[in-house]
Amino acid sequence: MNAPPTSKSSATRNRLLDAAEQVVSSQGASALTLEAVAAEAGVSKGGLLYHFPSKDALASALVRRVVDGVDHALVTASADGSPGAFTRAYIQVTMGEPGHVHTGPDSMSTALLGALALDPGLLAPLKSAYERWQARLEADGLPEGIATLVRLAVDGWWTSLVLDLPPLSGKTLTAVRRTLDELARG
Amino acid sequence: MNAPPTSKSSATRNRLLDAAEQVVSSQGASALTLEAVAAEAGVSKGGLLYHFPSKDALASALVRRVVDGVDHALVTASADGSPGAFTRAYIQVTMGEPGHVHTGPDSMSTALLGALALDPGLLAPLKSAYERWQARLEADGLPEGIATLVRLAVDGWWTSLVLDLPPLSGKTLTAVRRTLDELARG
DNA sequence: CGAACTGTACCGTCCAGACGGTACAGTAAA
DNA sequence: TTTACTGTACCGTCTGGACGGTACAGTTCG
Repeated sequence: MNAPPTSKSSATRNRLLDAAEQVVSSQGASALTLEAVAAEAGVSKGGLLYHFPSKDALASALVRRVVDGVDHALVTASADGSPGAFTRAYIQVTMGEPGHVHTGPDSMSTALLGALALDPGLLAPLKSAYERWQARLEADGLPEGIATLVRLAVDGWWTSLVLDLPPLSGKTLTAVRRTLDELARG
Repeated sequence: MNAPPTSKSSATRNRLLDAAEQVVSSQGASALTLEAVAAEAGVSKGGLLYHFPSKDALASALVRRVVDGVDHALVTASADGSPGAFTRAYIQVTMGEPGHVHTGPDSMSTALLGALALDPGLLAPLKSAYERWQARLEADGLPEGIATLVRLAVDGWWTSLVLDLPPLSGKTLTAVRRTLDELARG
């Protein structure tokens, strides 16, 4: 459907997507204009439109790249099939290593934010991803509701990052992280 | 700071805020224009600008009304000072009654969404509110991290509503809700 | 009482600027 | 020659906001 991803092309393409995320996270979703993205990526507006023929196409690619990335990370992190493995992977992929959690909005957050501001319909790929993830969580061998509870808490965590809410204290954060891991222990 | 709330004025003011929420929730944050809001409220654009001299003022009032509402609900719902009382109030205010939880985006969600899309700076009142809430949660007499875990899960819940992610099954939802209540039991 | 005046609550119009998108000519490299 | 752009010029539309005007309920004052 899109141009074939030759190596140079795909490099610029990714630079453009990176730039879009950068713009959203530093200036807010309403600053996501074609010109701003092109400037941030060091590409002309025409060049941007060569890769993404419309703003929607850009935002849509943003969402798709994020979902694919998380999907891939989840697959590799949950290779071991023991009870709770997928739930633990969900925690780890979103929050990072215990004792070294993310502290700023990641690309997931900002990308989704931009897409959401533009057109809620662009979140369709995310929705179907969540459908898959939720199904796997519920079949993860944990007591009913536990995996979902963990998912919601983790989602609440990155929401807090996106909204740039006051950070949790290190003590609280480690306590939360520990409890989450315990809940996800099969 | 504003005009005295004569009965008619404040009624229209609230209608305008309701309309703004309605626009965001039905057409997305990018559709939040002065004209759209005025039309939805059955008021002329000039009339809208009489109450809110700028778009920022409108969005800011939106956020403030939401925060005040939640704040008030939290105070009344956590009157009893037993351990976990505030945490239980947080659950109840956000998710609603057990067995009758919210299923669509509430005004909190949509209002914040609109503000966020417009200018992240407008979320300042929300941030300071979260600072207060978090402090009270941590001093709620529950084991370390539990109240925060509950908060994050609840936040994740309404995030899921805002993004319109696939709904959880009734079974899962009640299990989650039950576990939350258990965690918040002093 | 009633005329004069005041403040509130709008309405309708207009405009500069921003934005998405198009068109097209040119270029550098593989 | 094709691919992958750059750069410029431009168009139509939408939007925030400014502005002038209107209706009318109160209040003040002679």
